[in-house]
Amino acid sequence: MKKNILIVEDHELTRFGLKTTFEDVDFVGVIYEAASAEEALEIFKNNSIDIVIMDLGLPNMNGIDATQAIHEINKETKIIILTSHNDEKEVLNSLKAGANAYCSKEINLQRLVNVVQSVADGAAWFDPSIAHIVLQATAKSDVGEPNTNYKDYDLTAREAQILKLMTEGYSNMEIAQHLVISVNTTKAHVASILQKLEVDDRLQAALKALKYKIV
Amino acid sequence: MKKNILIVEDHELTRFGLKTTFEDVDFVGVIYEAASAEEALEIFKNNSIDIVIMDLGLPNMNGIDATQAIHEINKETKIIILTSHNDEKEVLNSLKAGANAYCSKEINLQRLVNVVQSVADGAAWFDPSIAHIVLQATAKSDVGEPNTNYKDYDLTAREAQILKLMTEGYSNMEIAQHLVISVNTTKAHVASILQKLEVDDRLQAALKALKYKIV
DNA sequence: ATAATAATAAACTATAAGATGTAATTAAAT
DNA sequence: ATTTAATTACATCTTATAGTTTATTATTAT
Repeated sequence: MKKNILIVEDHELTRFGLKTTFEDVDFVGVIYEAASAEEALEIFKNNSIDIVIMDLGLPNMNGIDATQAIHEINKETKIIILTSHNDEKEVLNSLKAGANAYCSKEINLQRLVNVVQSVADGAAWFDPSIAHIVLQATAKSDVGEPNTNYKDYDLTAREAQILKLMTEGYSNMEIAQHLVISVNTTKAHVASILQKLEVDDRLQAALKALKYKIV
Repeated sequence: MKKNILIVEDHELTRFGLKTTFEDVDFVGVIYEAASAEEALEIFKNNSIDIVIMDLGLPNMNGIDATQAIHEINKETKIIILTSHNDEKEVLNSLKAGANAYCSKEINLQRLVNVVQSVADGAAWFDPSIAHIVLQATAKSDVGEPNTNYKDYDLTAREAQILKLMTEGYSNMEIAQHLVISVNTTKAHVASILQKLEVDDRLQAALKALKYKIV
């Protein structure tokens, strides 16, 4: 199964280097070249392309927008960012846009070929210069902790409902109107919530609710 | 610069296969072997190890805990998870624990060698079977929006400081004590904060501060 | 110098919040 | 069928907590 590659890179020299590198690789089929994002989209729409190697610093439409556009057309296409930019924002925005790998231009060519091949198979790869950004971002991702860590404070349905509204910043009056009950009732519920959550006031209740993903 | 590798794997067969694979690789120095997490930690503490290849399904202490323990001892050590588990929780918890790469045991040996080498250089690599988990997690990561999207409400340093304390659920009295100023002063600052954030009360202020990552 | 901004504070007000007790309604248990 | 417990609901009360306003001093910029 040969893979067709689209190289998006405005500098002819680099483009030529890339093309030459991949020409001799056995898993590579047709190699397309684009010097701008616009050209890349045109080529992408009219050909069957498996892998895109994308520079970020392009004239007019930038590489991140191009990545997003391509990703929206075909989510199966693997997009490899190849750039010298390496700040956190660029990296994460690329990934948000749909990139599967992020390479520095300093990369060794043989390694680049390996990366392209494994990314074509579905892997994700991140350059040493930015790997920490990705690792930190995933480490921060909130899986496993939603609620499970702490007790769920057996609130009644109504209490949970009111707590939810509290986390949205509503006053007792507003909550009462929302639920079409008296303010007094709302207050009673709130009092009960405060007790159950073992906090002093509604602010702390709301914060705790958000922190532990109650509601 | 040769790299020393520690293989942590309870099945002798797999361990032997790994060892044999890496024995002939030129960037590899000494290869250590452990059949359990406990043994691995023992070896790790007493030797200079650059790369750990870690199985997740170990007896007693599991691979994730072992990863965490090793990472805490030396954050420079690169840890490659090699496993057949591939559910989201395992993957993300591994990365939280400090892993740098995640491989399936179905991986082609030559590719594994490439992965180990590039991870040794600082790269991050994720197997096709779980790459989407990592990519989604990073895509969700909230970078780019912290503050930048919205105005930063030019709070003064003091105001920001007080807002921070508000987001931790402190009352005006408590804030005053913390900062060793009068409650009245605190109130004045709070009033100013409410105005600048265009909200009605401290609850809303705290919520907004958290949402937009002010403070 | 002068103006503007920030930090501090006191006095004032009020209302919104929270505490407490109780009644009506529903569900579970015997 | 009857009791018990739990949930929802409401009113009254009190106060202290929050927020407003105005003012003084200190710092910084023009």
